[in-house]
Amino acid sequence: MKPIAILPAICCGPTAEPLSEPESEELAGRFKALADSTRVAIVNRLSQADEVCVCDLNAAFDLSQPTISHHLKILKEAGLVESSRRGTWAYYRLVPETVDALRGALGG
Amino acid sequence: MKPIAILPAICCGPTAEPLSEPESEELAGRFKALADSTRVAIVNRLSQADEVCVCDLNAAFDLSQPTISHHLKILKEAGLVESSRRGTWAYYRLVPETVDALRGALGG
DNA sequence: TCCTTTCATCGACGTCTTTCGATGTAGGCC
DNA sequence: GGCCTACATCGAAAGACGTCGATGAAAGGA
Repeated sequence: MKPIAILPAICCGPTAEPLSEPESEELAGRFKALADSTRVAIVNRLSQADEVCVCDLNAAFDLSQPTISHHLKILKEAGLVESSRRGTWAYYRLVPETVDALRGALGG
Repeated sequence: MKPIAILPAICCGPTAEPLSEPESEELAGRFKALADSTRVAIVNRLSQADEVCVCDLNAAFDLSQPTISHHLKILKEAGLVESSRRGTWAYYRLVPETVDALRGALGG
């Protein structure tokens, strides 16, 4: 899945276009990345700062470190999040374009 | 899950509030309803008409009738869709308030 | 160099999902 | 009543998902 893409509108109103099957799958893939309460909470945290250290996320959730890493990978593969390493630490931040595109799919 | 509710914002920008765990779960539950390409396509179809007969949905997808019924049930439980029976036929339509709320969670 | 810290990956386990055929239910028609 | 159609529900099978402990990789300090 491409990190950033203009997503077709899933709905609403008379301007909605019929979705092709690949388009439906791409949209569903993005929504699937948000279909877990931990990932929703991670996105929420990322939205409150420019970037967040993984160490802070590990401390914030009552889950193992591999589990947090797993969720971050899913968000990254969905293009909702990007990361960079500085020294020993990894920092994650939202990709606003992808979030905007998802919102647009719900009828901007 | 309530059919219609004002969902908290998952993101974006400085106005985002920290989500409680129940709020994260409710949001994730709604997104989960859209985390399947068939359900995305169903919502897309519903958005192009006031209401759609289940028989049309059965004809439109290469899936069994019980499978379509199953997806409609999931969308209904998520509050994204509502239905009514007229005679032998069942008609489904979008619940715009829920869709709007989901969009708002992505940063209205 | 060796050890520690930070994060990612691997392998495994239990659970949830998607899908189907079979069956149940309810309405309309003869 | 008897039958057909439209839709929902049930039960089962296959696959996907979330979670963890163990391990791997890379950076920094003593």
